[in-house]
Amino acid sequence: MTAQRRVVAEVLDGRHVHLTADEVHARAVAKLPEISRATVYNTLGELVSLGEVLEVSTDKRAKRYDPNAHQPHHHLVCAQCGTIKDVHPSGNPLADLPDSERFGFKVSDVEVTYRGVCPNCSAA
Amino acid sequence: MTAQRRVVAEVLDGRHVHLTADEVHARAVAKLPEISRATVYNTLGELVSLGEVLEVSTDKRAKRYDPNAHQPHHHLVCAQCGTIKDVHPSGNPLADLPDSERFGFKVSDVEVTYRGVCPNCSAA
DNA sequence: CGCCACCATGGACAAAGTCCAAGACCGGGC
DNA sequence: GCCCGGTCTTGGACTTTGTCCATGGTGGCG
Repeated sequence: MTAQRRVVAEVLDGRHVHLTADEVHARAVAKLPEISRATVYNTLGELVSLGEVLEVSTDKRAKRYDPNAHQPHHHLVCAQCGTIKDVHPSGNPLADLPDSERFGFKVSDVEVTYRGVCPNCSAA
Repeated sequence: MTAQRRVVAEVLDGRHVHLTADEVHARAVAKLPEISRATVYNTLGELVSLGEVLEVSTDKRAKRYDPNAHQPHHHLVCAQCGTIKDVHPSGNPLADLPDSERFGFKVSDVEVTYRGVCPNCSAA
């Protein structure tokens, strides 16, 4: 656990938002100016492997990192401003996929993304 | 409707696979060698706006284009080889999102991605 | 004290996509 | 038939996002 990794962990910790790798880097630099992009990417990759952080790809521009890895949840995205909210739908989408639609896959995970327009953007 | 657009539409038409923009470009070039990348991107963008084609982002590397836009469906992705299958779960995930979890959003769409391992990869 | 393994660094590189200025093409009006 | 205006395509430069690699430093251990 080096100084650099601590900083990356601190950036994600607590603030329950969904940062891009670049944003993580920007905030890490604010705390530890000489940290490099490569290190941030390395560390994020390790956190993902450890299951401490989730990679989310709600848009195709950049990966986002979700510190809320320990509770299963899904995402609600504003189509206009890109805001992301965590949501907890009732029901289990995994159960909605009948065997006949599994094509022999071992299905292990589901990712649900709701899209819509947030109050802010629909007001504007 | 120019020659270039016809070619892009032809590439997507019929073959029910999920091509990346680059693959679309490669196949378009085979039919019309002087077509440029910019044109393919433009045309794909228009097809998406028209609702003729869907953008799918199952991995974060590249957008994929799904010609099966007129029938709602979701995707089953192999975590190892990236194969994509269309699936049709029972149930409606939109209905599973209670008002209390909508944060005032106008929710209009849901995208469900199942992840797993395909028979081929799990055999290997 | 010296060595070794690991890690961070920065810069180059790669992939995917966007933007822009210039030219081709097409249809309409004269 | 010819010019005009607009629209589309083109090619290339540029940006963004991410990965790779060689180098150098640091800490622990014998």
